[in-house]
Amino acid sequence: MTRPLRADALRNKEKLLTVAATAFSEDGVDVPLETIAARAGVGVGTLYRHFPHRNALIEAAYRHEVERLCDAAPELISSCVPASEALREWMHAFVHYAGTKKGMADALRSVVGSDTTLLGHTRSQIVAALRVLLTAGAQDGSLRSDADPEDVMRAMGGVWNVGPGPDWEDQVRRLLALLIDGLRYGAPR
Amino acid sequence: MTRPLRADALRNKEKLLTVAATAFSEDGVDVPLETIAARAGVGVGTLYRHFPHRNALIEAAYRHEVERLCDAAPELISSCVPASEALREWMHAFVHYAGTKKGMADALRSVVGSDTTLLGHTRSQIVAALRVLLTAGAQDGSLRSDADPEDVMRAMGGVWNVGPGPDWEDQVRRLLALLIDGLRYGAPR
DNA sequence: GAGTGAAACGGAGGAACCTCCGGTATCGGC
DNA sequence: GCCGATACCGGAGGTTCCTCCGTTTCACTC
Repeated sequence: MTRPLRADALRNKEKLLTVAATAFSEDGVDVPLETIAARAGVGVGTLYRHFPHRNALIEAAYRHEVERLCDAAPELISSCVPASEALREWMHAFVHYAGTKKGMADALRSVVGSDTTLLGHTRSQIVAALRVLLTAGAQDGSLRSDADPEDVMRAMGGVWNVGPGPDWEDQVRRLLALLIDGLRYGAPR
Repeated sequence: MTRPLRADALRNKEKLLTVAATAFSEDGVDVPLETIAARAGVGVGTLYRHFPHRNALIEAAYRHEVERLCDAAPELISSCVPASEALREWMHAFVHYAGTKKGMADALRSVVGSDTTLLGHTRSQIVAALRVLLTAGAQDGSLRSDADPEDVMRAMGGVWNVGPGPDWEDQVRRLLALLIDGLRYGAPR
């Protein structure tokens, strides 16, 4: 039903992504979208067609990084025991990464919150990674077995809300601990 | 250090609040701030001085409601046992309310996330209500005693992220359940 | 009640957002 | 190689945002 993108459209989309990625890291996420469009040699209209809102663009620009983080989940399971520790480790890496790339947190928030398929790819990757971790936890008994990865993902979303204060890192750690304790509640061990 | 507001400034501020409250509920939270300023017979500059960003205005407009919710916490403790149930009840009311008054969720998100004193009043009220509930829970043994109300508040923030989908209510319930289980983890009973 | 400095006002203006639609390039079929 | 349908492009333009600073008002003193 969705024909492959036309050649010029594809060119433009990739150019936009390249430009956006460098623009975001160099100038912050507040760069006007018009600037990005201009640098990519493209009109704003084109930009907005491919990426309906700012977050869609940010999300797409950082997609690679998110994939990397999600792919790391299986390794963590083998290197950390019990699986609840792997989960903690993974969540922490994830949040930490999002915290450094400021603006990515906003984008991820909208990814997490949306039910649309628009940002579906990244979203489903995150859910998949969580599912792997939760399943491992259920198997080794360190996590309850009735948790829905989608719920966990949304709960993680609360973490983005911590502002960039001084004890940033500690707050995140405590929040994640609370969440993981919730996931341990009623687990076999 | 902060002198009492000058008489005219106070007048304008209250006029703005009145106008904003009705405007938000009648026209939605997307009403241009310029419109609100105009209706209040005031320049935009004045509006922005009193309320640096949209959320500050929304938050202030809904402050009464938040207060009402926070004040209800003590009653809940006496009518619901154990205290963990009172907590669940309170959180649910809170989230539910914010979910209906759309736009309030955004405002509350920023309240929760900010460490500034700008939105300090509402923020500290919420924290206080949570502290009461947590203390009661620690006393009757239904909640762990080492939880920080600030952390809990931030964790609640994750709940705003659920989009307005069909199973909205269920998702919220599950999320809160997860959070509360985290708070019950390691509690005496 | 006139003077004075501090604080608040207002709105013009520049920047960014996002939509809309006439114009144009692309692709598959002939 | 040409053609028509289809999808894409672009940027003008209408909105909204938010800041900046010259002007006005207030509250306090003498």
